[in-house]
Amino acid sequence: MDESKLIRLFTKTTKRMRDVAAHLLGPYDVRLGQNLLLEELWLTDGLTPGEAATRLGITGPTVVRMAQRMEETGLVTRRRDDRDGRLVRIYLTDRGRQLQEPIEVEFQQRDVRLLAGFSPQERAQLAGYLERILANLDSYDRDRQSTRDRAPDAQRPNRRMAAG
Amino acid sequence: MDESKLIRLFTKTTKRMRDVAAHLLGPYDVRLGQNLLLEELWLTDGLTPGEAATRLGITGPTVVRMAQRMEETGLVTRRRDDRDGRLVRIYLTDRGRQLQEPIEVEFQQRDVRLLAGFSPQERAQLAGYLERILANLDSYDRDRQSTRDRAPDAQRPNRRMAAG
DNA sequence: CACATATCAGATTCACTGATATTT
DNA sequence: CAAATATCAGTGAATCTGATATGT
Repeated sequence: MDESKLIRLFTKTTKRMRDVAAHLLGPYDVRLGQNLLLEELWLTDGLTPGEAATRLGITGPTVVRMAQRMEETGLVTRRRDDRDGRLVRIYLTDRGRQLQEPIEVEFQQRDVRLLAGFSPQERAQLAGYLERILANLDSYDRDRQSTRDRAPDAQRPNRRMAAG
Repeated sequence: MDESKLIRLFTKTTKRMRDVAAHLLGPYDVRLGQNLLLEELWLTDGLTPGEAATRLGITGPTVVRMAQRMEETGLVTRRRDDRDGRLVRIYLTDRGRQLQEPIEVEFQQRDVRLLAGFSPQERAQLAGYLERILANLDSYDRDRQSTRDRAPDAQRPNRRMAAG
């Protein structure tokens, strides 16, 4: 099969998954990117915006904004770090914490549905393919970066913030 | 492998692909969703907003807006249909048409890189997996729709416009 | 003073829903 | 008049880049 067609298939699958996810999250007043930040906080409460940005692969300001909106909807609170006054830490509220279970259940159910009919071997194979694509993407990125003369991004503070 | 982990892997791969695509398109002044509309027009010039919306799986107003922006950047023009005055048709400009080749080449190169090391058999297998996920998504959607009492969407005009 | 970090300001874009206008 | 279609208005959110403020 031709590469482009395969990737287009990939993209289409992706969009459909996103749409489903948006509908699952809607009733909880959680927006599409926000679930990802929530997931990071469920793993590690009290992340700084910089840390979260690095983990999510987005910029610092994007996390700041998102966290502000999520503070308004009561999902998180933000507090200055006691030891290092430059840092802010994002903490789950009770509501944010309590959402973990139902949201994970919903997603789990969705995922089971999505992969219905896949044998363990097939799952492992699919996972392997994805890992390989990801690895290819990494080498692709590296090539593109070293191609760009003087990669002006490298040590700029906002552009992919370095984690604290 | 656990379903959720697999899906998370999927999501991550997706995001990386999107980022790459955005960087490829940037130099041509084409935004991320716009390439999809362009692709449809390269196939079928003169689509109406409604037709495009159906094909892309987005709402009519979203297409209208996007087409307006693309008109400003000189990618398309829009003209009322002669026979049916309710319709508008979106046509590629010369520039929009000329972009087909370079953009397709860039994407083609990217796709080759992404799938480097995949044998024809593996590609076919991956494609098959994606088709199966897509099919699972379809049945999932159908379930969710029939679950929602009185699915208020069904015959509303904007919400997933019916193609002309 | 330099560096790190967060935040603000400003701009685009996508995408949705709910009117409204126009044509058939 | 009803149906189809496009469009407008308004909203919310994700992102980005480029300042700016503050603390170490």
